[in-house]
Amino acid sequence: MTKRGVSTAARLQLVTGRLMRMFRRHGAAGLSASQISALATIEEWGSLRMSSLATHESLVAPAATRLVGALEERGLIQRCADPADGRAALVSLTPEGSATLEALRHARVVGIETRLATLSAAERQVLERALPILERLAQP
Amino acid sequence: MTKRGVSTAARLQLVTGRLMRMFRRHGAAGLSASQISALATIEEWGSLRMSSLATHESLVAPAATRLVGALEERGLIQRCADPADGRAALVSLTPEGSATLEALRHARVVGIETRLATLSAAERQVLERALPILERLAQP
DNA sequence: TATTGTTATACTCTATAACTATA
DNA sequence: TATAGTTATAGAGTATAACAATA
Repeated sequence: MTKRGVSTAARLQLVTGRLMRMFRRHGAAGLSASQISALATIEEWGSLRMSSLATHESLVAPAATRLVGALEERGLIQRCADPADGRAALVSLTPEGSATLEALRHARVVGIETRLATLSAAERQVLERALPILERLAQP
Repeated sequence: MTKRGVSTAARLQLVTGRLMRMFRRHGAAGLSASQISALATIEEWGSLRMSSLATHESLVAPAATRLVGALEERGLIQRCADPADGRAALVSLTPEGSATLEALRHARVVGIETRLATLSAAERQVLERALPILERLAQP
């Protein structure tokens, strides 16, 4: 509790939504936020099952199917049969996917970069300390 | 630049998307994130024009119209003609809207509260210091 | 029978374009 | 003519339900 007795959780939810809409407006051409996020998760794990991807992305199975389908069509990821379980599919990045992700990490996020530049060094430091915490909160 | 040379902006975008999807899953019954966010903005300003609301919520005019329409149907906000300009409409909270918002601020956010509880005091402090910065970044 | 993933369908949110009314 | 807002339409993203294949 800090501001007007408003809970941290409530403020976090509000600011998350607003940042999300901002990112959408100045969106990265070509790939949606969900698609980029999925690519990042797949890269992190190397190769993982559809169900794991769904969990990590806070998605339901059919949504993961669709997301992966779109990324596969673009040649950014590939689906392989899991040798250990005939029902399961394993997804992994293609070299193109890996390169795309790396490029995005540097070229992206036009609108927000400008705003970040207006922060003081101290504020920026606070933000960078908070990022790992946020990332942990966002984990499944 | 901190983690693997990845820009703060890129990490912020990723984590924002993931938190957003998490919030949606354990969503607050009844009102969407956008609706709650709009209510909060309207409360902050007391009364404002559709166009201002759209700007502050990073929305385009028709999206604001729809959002306001939904909130009006529920009796949470009201639309009045701007006495100074016959074209403009002013939106403001009804007592119901005000009460709903206040209730949400405390009752909401089931999933994330649990996670926040797992943070150390120091981590929580970093997060609370970062919130105002994030809120500033999310401003129009 | 339980689990993994897909297909079918519907809903929400948001955008662009065209329109109405007032300035 | 320019501005504020609405209506009409389209697209992206995600959910639930029903299904197929494998364990």
